[in-house]
Amino acid sequence: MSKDTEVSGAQSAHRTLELLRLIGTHHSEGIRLAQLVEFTHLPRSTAHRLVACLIQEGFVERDPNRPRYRLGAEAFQLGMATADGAFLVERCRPAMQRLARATGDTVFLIVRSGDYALCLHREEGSFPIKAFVVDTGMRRLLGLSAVGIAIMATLPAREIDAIHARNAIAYRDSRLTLGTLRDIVKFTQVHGYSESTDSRTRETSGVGCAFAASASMLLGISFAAVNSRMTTERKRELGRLLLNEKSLLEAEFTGAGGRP
Amino acid sequence: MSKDTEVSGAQSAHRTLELLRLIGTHHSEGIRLAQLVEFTHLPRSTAHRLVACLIQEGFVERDPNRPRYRLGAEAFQLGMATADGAFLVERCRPAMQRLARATGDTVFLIVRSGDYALCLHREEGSFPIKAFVVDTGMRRLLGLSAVGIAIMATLPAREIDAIHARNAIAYRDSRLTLGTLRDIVKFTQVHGYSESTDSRTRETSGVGCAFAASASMLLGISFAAVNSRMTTERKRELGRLLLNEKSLLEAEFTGAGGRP
DNA sequence: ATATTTCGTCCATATAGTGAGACTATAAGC
DNA sequence: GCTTATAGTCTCACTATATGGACGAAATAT
Repeated sequence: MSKDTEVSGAQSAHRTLELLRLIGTHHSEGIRLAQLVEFTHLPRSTAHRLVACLIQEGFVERDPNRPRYRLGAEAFQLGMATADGAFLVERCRPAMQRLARATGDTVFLIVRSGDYALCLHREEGSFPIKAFVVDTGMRRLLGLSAVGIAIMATLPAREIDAIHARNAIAYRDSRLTLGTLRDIVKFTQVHGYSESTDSRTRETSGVGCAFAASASMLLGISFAAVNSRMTTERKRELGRLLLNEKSLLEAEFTGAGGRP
Repeated sequence: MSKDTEVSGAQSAHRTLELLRLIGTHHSEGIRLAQLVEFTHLPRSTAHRLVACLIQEGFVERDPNRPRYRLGAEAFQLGMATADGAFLVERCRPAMQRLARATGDTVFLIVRSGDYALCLHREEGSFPIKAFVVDTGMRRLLGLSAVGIAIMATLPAREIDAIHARNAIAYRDSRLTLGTLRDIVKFTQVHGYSESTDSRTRETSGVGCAFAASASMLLGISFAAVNSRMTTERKRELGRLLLNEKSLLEAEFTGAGGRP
């Protein structure tokens, strides 16, 4: 239930994994030893020793030219092994099926991947007009879909700004100014769920929410349907259903992992 | 140059990562504590403690019903960060460009992903008739392409059989019997490179090779071209070029990772 | 259901990891 | 090119961590 309850007798394992995660979250730019020390509060010599081990094991590599660390081949292999996210789908499917059955609409499972939202799974509803807004395996820029907004709403303000800046062109094409983005993010933070209409696929609307499934993973679930099914009233109802399942999933992810 | 030179003062980091890698290579079926002990030769209690830490950190999870371990959310996140394999492409591109320039044909960078070969990058040759047999991001079953064969040729015989068995239907559709597969694998093991013709895209042929880029990663590079450019003579020449670059890459991957 | 294997947990003790600091080598800034 | 700031290396007293045997609790097998 708490964050800093370490498994006793595994200090260096804990530290090693902490470093690995940290290097992972800075993979694209690379991270320096000084920053690792700053974030982990480890003594420099210890951080360096552990990073040396991570390198030797192939999980991390050093930029050939400059002292920057990033993930290596073994980390990539872990990704290959889990690439389809089947273990996530497995856990979330019951909730998704409940939602799809209760509403008749299509339900999506989304994971944050950098500046993008990646669709891991789609659970069809029974309503004959299906809104297959995204397909399993597709990526969409954060903020351009209901879940994309919900995911952003969990991030600190300066990160939202950074994402908007990095993808300025794409947002301009979608006519999404930083101001508007901040507004819809605000709405999401207040209500707990996000709404979007016509953000990409015409004639469809979405309702989504997001939550932290682990220290560095943001998951989202959302509904999509044709506009005619998405009255203000109904969107509120769908939001309520999402929030309910979200809290169940949140508990399962943070609580579980382990012990019988 | 040696395999068991540990970074001094990082025994448990080393062990933790060894366990993580091992759990990763058995992600789909899940792995038991006893097997972890068997492979790592760690004392049971130590292995158990380290796995508990991996679980607590979210890199590993325990099957809710049975005592089997598999990768968890944090491992998945490492994969997200490295998903495009840009760091691999970056390293291999010089070699790929040399090959493409020298021959005019298209060169592919492939990584093994379970029973599949995943294309990470494609370097175009100058010859006007391009053979874009696969696209970046596409997966093809091992054994059904030149690199796919080359990758299999690096695996132990029983694993080849297992892959053939697991994908019996697909191989039947491609009219590839276990006997034929063994033969072309044998050819590859003898010559160091593999050849394939018409295995999927009509009128094209390929020449490929594969090597271990880290403890658990197999990389492949290959040529593809229209049959008219692929005489027996020329395939031999392309194979020779591949083997040359392969040894350079092998050295870079196993040697590097670190120290200035 | 019962037997048998494996898992998860607990210790006292031997062992391996830690961290401070001093120093050199290597990048980054000017 | 020179200067300053990091990164990388070493050593050693101190201490956190690994060990392995034993036991109850689960999980499989019979």
